[in-house]
This record gives sequence, structure tokens and C-alpha cells, in this order.
Amino acid sequence: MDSSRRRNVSIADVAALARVSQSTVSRVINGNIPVEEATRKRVDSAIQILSFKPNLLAKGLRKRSGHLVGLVVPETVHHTFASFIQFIEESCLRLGYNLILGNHQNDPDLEESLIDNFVRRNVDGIIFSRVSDESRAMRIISRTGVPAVVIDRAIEKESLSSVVIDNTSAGTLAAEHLCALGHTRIGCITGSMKISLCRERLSGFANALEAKGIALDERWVVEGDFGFESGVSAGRSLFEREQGLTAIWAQNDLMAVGAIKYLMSRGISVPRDVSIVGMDDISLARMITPSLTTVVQPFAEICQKAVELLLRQTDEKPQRVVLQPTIAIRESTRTL
Amino acid sequence: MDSSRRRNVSIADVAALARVSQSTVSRVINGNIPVEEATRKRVDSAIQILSFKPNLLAKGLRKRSGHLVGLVVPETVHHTFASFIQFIEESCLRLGYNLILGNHQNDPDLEESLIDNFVRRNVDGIIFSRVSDESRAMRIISRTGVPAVVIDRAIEKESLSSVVIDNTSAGTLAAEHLCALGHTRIGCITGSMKISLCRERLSGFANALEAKGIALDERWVVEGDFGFESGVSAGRSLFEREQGLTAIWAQNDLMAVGAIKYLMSRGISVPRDVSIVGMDDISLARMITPSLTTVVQPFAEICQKAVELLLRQTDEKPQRVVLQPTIAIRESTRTL
DNA sequence: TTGTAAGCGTTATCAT
DNA sequence: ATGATAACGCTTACAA
Repeated sequence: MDSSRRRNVSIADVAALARVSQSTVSRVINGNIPVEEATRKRVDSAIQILSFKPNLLAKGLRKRSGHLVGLVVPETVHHTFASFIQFIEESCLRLGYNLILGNHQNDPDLEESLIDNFVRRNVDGIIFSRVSDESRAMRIISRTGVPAVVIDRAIEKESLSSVVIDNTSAGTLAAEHLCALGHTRIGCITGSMKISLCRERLSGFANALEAKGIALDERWVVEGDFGFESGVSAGRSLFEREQGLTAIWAQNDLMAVGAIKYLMSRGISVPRDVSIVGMDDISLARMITPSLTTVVQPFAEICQKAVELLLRQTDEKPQRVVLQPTIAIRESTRTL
Repeated sequence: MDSSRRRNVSIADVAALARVSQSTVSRVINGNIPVEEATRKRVDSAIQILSFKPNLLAKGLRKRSGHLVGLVVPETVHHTFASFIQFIEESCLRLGYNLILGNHQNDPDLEESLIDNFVRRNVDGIIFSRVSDESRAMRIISRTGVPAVVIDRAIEKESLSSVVIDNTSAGTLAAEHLCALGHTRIGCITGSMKISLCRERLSGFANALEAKGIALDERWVVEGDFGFESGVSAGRSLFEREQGLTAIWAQNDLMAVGAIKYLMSRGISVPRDVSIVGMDDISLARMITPSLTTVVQPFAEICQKAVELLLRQTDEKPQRVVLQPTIAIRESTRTL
């Protein structure tokens, strides 16, 4: 079967077979403009017979809307991003949009070219999870006027819509859980302090502890980079010299798991000797032993909200949606 | 800045500014047809001035090629699929193609509509990792004549190109490693035996053991479904009654981790009491304690090959590329 | 080397 | 309610 350069069956073929004009076929397909029952039937059956599927490039070109949502992430292997991709694709599909995906590897040039490509495909909007070069991305976005939403990490400038979680509240949740278990010597492994959400998490954590009369000694706070390895090193720097810590909150699960890895390598037992709380609730959290108590991000809602925001975005001013985290208590924490 | 329905700057604008015809502009952009140095300069500067970016829908419509690769996966949260997405996107981008992504959730209807959508976007090819309904997918593919490649799991019919690993050899690798450590009472947790690759892995494993004079008792083989939970149950059914097993190969890492989870909950130590080998080498493998000895799949090469195969595919007959796995030895196995 | 014009497959405007 | 026809923004014969 020679299949290489077959001409697509087009609206014209349908029109010919149904003995109507192309416009009528279009009307039948889109169903917004009235068309007589009899002709509709003829058209419908012609469509069936030819198994006609309207070409989306032509439609997108004409309507200046590709029925396409672009998603930009730094990479896809991290569970967090994989979740975003999953849920965003689902939400898009539900609304009849397809997802076009790009990872910049924290390379601003790559990111720029991705955005460019998306725009050139008449995407109806772009969702960013992490931006490698804020100002540059902003510039392109505002130049082209494509709707955009940032998730997970808020942008400094208020010019873009975003869906984030209440990071202060995340810190509070972790702190209150550990306090309730009777811990008083509590440490924290943060993400990069350049990132505002990490600072927010930390201050929520510190304030909640303080409210219980517990001080967060600054030697007990160590900065990581959200990666597994940085969790290992952070664990080392917290426990190499004995400081009497009995509990740690890591600002994401990967670092929590890294810290656990270090502790176990030292023969320190979790949770008998030290309680660990993570954040994100990636699937890994249930798989390790001990399973990880963690502050859970509502990934599904974040994504759904983001897509809604993106596609409903008439020229209104940018919105910011804030969702609340919860906490899942598992085996890695216990009463002192 | 009113940005909502601005007309895109088009090739016509460039032509006007450079005082040439559209075709000349097109020639300059695509660079295949000779054009005089002077005019090229005028056109180039006009392009700069207007910061013209050719619209990809128009181009794709005209050329009957969206410069787009479709990727169909069952879901994106599993590390395996996340890896595929990552590497395939990279490979595509390197060749100037964008990636459009869809997850069918093992729902054949959804899968069909995804494929349809992709075709309607004039994709240059579709890569499948797992197919939810083989025959149906096949039908659509061959009806539309779009190039397609299956990765990770070979299709029964030889009508499609595929990139797979040598699963027999994977089994051999696992078996030989465990034999070398002196184990003789060795079990296996397989994926679904309906899947041919699982049967291949098992026979490779069994044959290699046999070659060393070791029998694989059929009570020591239990079937899982590649999920974490099934690894837990498989662990249970292998160790609930004492059978004296000292080593296990799980056909993927998730099940291996599940088995470890079960063993630890029973107070059985890995690797002191039981050695465990996984397969895939997902990032999790290095993160758990003990880190997991595992048969590693060359994800990056698989994806690169798949994209190459897909895009180089002239109307030749379907090809099958087989890649070799290796083994990474870590903490979860030790000499008996 | 360059320009003209047709075509890719839709939708939208304007008649009828 | 339906049909012609001009866009949408590009490539590609065919001419010049």
C-alpha cells in the first residue's frame, strides 16, 4: 500500500460527495451555525464514508489558535515535573487541547527557542514550571502576547498569572507536626535561598516553631539545591558533629531521602534516632523504608487550575491562585 | 500594550520592507536555492528589523509536515516513561522537531483519539512506548501511513519498526551476577507473563542459571505487574513460607524496591540475608538504602535510535534495532 | 537570480 | 439556509 504522500481527504472532498459547499460542511462540523436537517445528514454520512478528519494545522492557521498548550520544564525525569506533565496533559485533553512539551536544561537560549517555537505554532498559551531566565522569558511572552501561567514557583514580577501553594503554610505544617511529637532540637534542609519559595517555607517553619517556644538555631539550617545528593551532604553537615538534633524537615522529598541515606550509612536510625519530614509526596515517599512523612503538594489541582487560568484568560490582569498543602504522616517520624 | 489579536508579522511584511518578492524571502530563509548576496543582506536585515519568525502551522500545512514528533505513553509519572519523554524530546529538538505528547491511560479510545490528533497535525512520525490496543493502533497507523516506531516493548506484528533491548541478555546478566556471588537458591519476580519481553527475560535468566547447573524452581518464580505494590506482594509470597531463597531478580526496579520494602518490614536484611537485583536503573535505585544492583537499560540510546529511525524512515521495510543492557553492581547484592 | 501565482485545508465575510 | 470567495502564512512550479 503506497502510503507516503497520499493527499489528505479534505473538506472539499466531503463537500463534493455531499453535493454542498465547503462552508456548509464547515458549519456542520462546527455546529454553531444552523443548517438544515437533511443536508446535515448528507454531510455527516459523507464525513463517515470518507472518514474525514479536519486538518488541525489549517484550522489553527486560519483561527490563529493551534488548539495547543505549550509546557516548558527544565527536565522531565524528576518526579515533580513528570507529575506536572501528566496532570497538565490530562487537563488539556479534557478541554480538547493537545500538549506540546519542551525541556530547557536551565539553558536560557534553549528556553527562548522553545518559547519561540511554541509561539510560531500558534499555541493558545504556555505554562512554565521553573523559568531559567525570568526577564528574558518575560520579554518574549509580553512581546508576543501569548497567555502564560507559571506554576510551582512564583515569578517576581506580578505581570504573569501563577498557581502556587502556600509555602509559609507548608513550613507551618512541618513544624507543628514535629512539635506535636515532642521534638525541640529541629533542623531544616532548605532549597536554594535565592528562591523565594524556599525562604517562605523556612520562615513559615521558623515562625511556627517560635510560636511553640522553640528556637531554630541557624547552625541547624543548611542549604541544599533540591537534589538527592545535596540532601546527602546536608545530612552530613548536620550530623557529622554531634549537635543533638532529633528531627529534620527537608524542603523536598529528594533531599529528605538523601538525608535518610546519609543517616543510615552512619548507622543512625530513622525514625528511632531522628525523625524526618519531606515535602512534595513523590511516589518514592511510600516506597522507601521507612516510608516518608511529608508535606504534600496538590499537584493535580495545581495543574488543573493552571490550565483553566491559561485558557480562560481573557485580557484581564494576571491572577494568582494559592493552594493549600497538607501533610501525610508515615513512618519516618515518631514521638521523641 | 494591546497584545491580544495583533496580526503576526508575515513573510509578506518582510518582502515589502526588503523590496523583494515573498519567494525570495522564502529562499533566503530556507537557504537551499541560490540568491544574490546583496538581496540576501536586505532580506536578512528586514527579518531582523521585524524580528520575523516564520509561522510553523503555515509551513507545516504547505509542506505536509508539521516538523513535529508525537509521543504516546500510558502515563508520565513512572520513571521509565519520564526518561523516554526526556530523551526523545532532546533528540527531536536536536533535529529541529518539537514534541507533542499524549498519555492514554491504557484506554484504547483515548489512545486512538491521540493518534488521530497527531495525524491531523501532520506529525512526521509517532513513537509509541507501550500500546494499549495493538491491532487498533496498527490499523490507524497503516491507514494514515505515518511513520511509527515502538520502543521498549516490541510489537507482535513485524509491520512496525522498533527499538528494544535484548531481554534474554538482561536475564543472563542478572543470573550470572548472582551465580558469581555463589547463590544457588534464586527466585524471580516477573512482569506480566502475557508480555513477551517478560517471558524473554525469564528464559534468559533460567537458561543462564541452568548453564551453571542451577535449577529455577517454579515455586520461586512469581508474577507481578511491574508496579511497586506487586513487588511487595511478590516478596510476601516468596518469603512468607520459608523456602531458603538467598537471592531474587525482579524484572524491574519498582518491583525490586517493593520486594525490599517487604523484606525489611519482616526484618529480613538486604543484602545480608537476601540479595536483590532489579532492572531499569531508575534514579530511585541509587537513592534507597541499600542502593540497588540492577540491569541497566540504555534509555538515552533507545530514544535517540528511535527518533533517528523514525525520521530517516523512507518507505523502506520496518527495522528492528536491538540494544544491549549492562549491569550496575551496588549494595543490594553480596556474596553468599 | 528573481517574480507571479497556485495551492496546502480550513474559517469567515458577504451575498443570495 | 446555503454558496462564493477571500483570507490565514507559507512553499513551489513556472515564467521571465
